[in-house]
Amino acid sequence: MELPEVEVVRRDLEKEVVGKRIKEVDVRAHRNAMRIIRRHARRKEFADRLAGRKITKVDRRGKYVLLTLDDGDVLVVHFGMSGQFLRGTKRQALPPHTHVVIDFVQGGDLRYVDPRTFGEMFVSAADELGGIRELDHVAIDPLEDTFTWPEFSGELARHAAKLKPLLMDQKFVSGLGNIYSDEVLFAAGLRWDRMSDALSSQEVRRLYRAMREVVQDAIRFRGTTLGDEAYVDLFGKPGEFQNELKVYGRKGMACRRCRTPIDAVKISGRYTYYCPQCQS
DNA sequence: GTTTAACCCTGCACGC
DNA sequence: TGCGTGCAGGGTTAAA
Repeated sequence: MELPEVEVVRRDLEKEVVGKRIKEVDVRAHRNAMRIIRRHARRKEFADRLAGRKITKVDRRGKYVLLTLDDGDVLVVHFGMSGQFLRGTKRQALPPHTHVVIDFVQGGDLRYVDPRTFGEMFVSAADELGGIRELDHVAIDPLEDTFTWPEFSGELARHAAKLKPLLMDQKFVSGLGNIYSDEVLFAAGLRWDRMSDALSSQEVRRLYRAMREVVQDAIRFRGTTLGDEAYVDLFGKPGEFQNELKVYGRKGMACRRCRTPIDAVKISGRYTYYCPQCQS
C-alpha cells in the first residue's frame, strides 16, 4: 500500500471512527497477531492502552496512519504490503488473517487484517513519536504545500542516485512505492536509471509535476487494486486506478502512448516497468 | 554517500 | 493428483 491507498483509508477513517470511543480491543490468539503488535511485549498492554479511549483525529505521515486518542496517546499503523482496515459488525465473521479487532462503544468494529504480516500497529505517547526512527525520518509529502519545486530541485541535486530507487526512498520523498514511482517516471518521460543530479531544469519540473499529478489522480480513483489479496478500502471496495496504469505490470504490452512494448528490468529484486520510447 | 542483499510471511505456480 | 520447492511482493535496515 502506497501513499494514495493510505490516504484513501485515512479519509475513510476520518469519517468512520473519529469521535467513536473504543470499548475493547481483541488481539487474536494466533502467533502472527503478535507480529503485528511486535513493539508491545503483551497483548493486554496494547489492548489496555486503547480501551476506553476516544479517537479524536486521523493523520497520515508518509505511509503511516496516526490515530490520536483523547488521552494524548497515538495509535500508529503501517499497512506493509498486505495490511488493511475493514469496518465490520459483531455479526460478521472475521476474515482470515484478522489480527486485531477494535470494538466501539457506539457499535460496529474495526478489523486489522494482514496475511503477510509485514504491517504493524503500536500505541505511543505523542511526545515519544519523535523517538520512533522510522516515523521520524519520513521525508516531505508530495501533497503538502511546503513541497515546492525549488526545494525539490535542490534535493535532487544534492543526491547522486538513480531516479527510481531515490523516489522510493522514504527519507527522500514520502509515500511512493514500486507502482507509483514507475508511473511518475513515465508521466515525467524519464528513465528509471537517470541520475538525479544530471537533470535539466525542465526535466526537474516535469518530474515535480508528474509526482503531484499521479498521486492526486490515484487518490481520486481511490487507489490501485492489483491481484487477489490486494488493497481495498475500509468497506472492502477495491480502487480503480489499476485501470489507469500506464506501465506498471504491463511488460510486453503496447505503450498506451506510442505502442512500443513496455520493458521491465529487475532492480535489486524488484521489477521496474518503463517505456523505452517515451522515457529517456 | 549510494547500492545491494536479506528479512519478514503467505499463497501460488511450477516441476517431479 | 499430490506434494515439495521456489519465489513474488513492499518496505526497511544492515552491510557492502
